[in-house]
Amino acid sequence: MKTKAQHDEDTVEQGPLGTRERIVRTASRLMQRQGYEASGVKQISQEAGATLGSLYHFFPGGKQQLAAEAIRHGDREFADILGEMLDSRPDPAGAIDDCAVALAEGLHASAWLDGCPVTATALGAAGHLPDIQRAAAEAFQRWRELVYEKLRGAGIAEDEARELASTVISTLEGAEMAAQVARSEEPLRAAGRQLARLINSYR
Amino acid sequence: MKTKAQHDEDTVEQGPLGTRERIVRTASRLMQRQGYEASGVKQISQEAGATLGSLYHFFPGGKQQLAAEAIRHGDREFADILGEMLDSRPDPAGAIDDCAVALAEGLHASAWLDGCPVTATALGAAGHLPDIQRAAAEAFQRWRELVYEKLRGAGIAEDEARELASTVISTLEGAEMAAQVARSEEPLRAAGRQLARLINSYR
DNA sequence: TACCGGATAGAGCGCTCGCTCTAGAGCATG
DNA sequence: CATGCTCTAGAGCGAGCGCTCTATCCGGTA
Repeated sequence: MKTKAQHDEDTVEQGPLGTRERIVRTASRLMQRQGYEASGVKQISQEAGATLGSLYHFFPGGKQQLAAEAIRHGDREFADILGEMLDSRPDPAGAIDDCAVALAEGLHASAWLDGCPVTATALGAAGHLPDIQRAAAEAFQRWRELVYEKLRGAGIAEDEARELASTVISTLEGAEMAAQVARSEEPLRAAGRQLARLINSYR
Repeated sequence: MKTKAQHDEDTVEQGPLGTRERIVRTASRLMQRQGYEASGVKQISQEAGATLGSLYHFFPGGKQQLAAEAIRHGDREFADILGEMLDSRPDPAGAIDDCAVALAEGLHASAWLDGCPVTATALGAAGHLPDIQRAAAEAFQRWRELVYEKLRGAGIAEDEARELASTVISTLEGAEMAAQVARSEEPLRAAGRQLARLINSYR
């Protein structure tokens, strides 16, 4: 039998994280790539270096609870990146374009596997798993608000900024999906340039 | 035992369509709502009023082949609608806005269940089922070309029209997903207005 | 030392999955 | 009627699903 410390040393990938965190991250990554239905709890626990017992200890709500937490993890992850990119330049148009390029390069680097962590999980479950849908809706809302604040800070009026921020997020999501399916950076790069043009038309 | 004719009379829903066509349409609708993995071949055959034997007779390639044909069906379906809407008005900006509003109303009318028929099927399978991914990529490409021709007809230059058409499709896809998750027409309506503004900025 | 609760471990439950296989129905030919 | 072909019919296969359950390990406390 392994001690806890020995066990942690064996799971090379994710460092000194706790079991619960490893499970959430693994679930998020797997569902991002395969969707909700195709990601089994046994696969998740194995790749996380945990066991089924641990998984159900930390997530008594089962796969559904785990998926909701995985979405919230992806939400925070992308919100951090988006926030950083928006802060790195003063003009919102350039920042959004940078963001699209970064998404394109990241997607390409993952061999077109890692699309939006929320989309793939949420789409298959949107109709009949309310917890998961709610978590996804909250993620989109948070991202919209980040863009909204940036646009407001650049002097765009409330109503226009709200609608524009919503469209920026929708376009990035759609373009990421298009890029993934087409296995090409071009849809995302085009979207970035067009969004920049659209934003600049308000100034 | 039922004769073929008697059997066709019993399947109320889809009229006098052949078995193969009923299976494709049912598969397309189910995968649109539930995704690829969550739609079982038994469920598809039952709801289509067919049997497993019939399904595997017409689709010896199994679920994968069926999914690819379902995507192509959804492709044609949406391409027809898109083509009609683009033809119904001279100005591309207004036509795209109309299209977004129509998508929003259709999505709402289906109780937020019927999103893009291609997206849900393709996303879960994009990584490891090449046939399905290819069919989805071809669908997006066809839709882009429809928009491209409309923009070209309105006098927009080649390079600009290509990038703009790509962004229009990406934005509509992303906004439809956002609307579905948020259970609100607003993301699609906002996207329609912003796309119209973007298109008009080229004239 | 003995004990306790958090965490780990995995065998096994009932069920459904995609798919195969054999049998037969219906219909156009001679 | 006999033959051959397309299509229908559904029982059943092995595998995997989400989840439950009992047994055990471990560090901290008394």
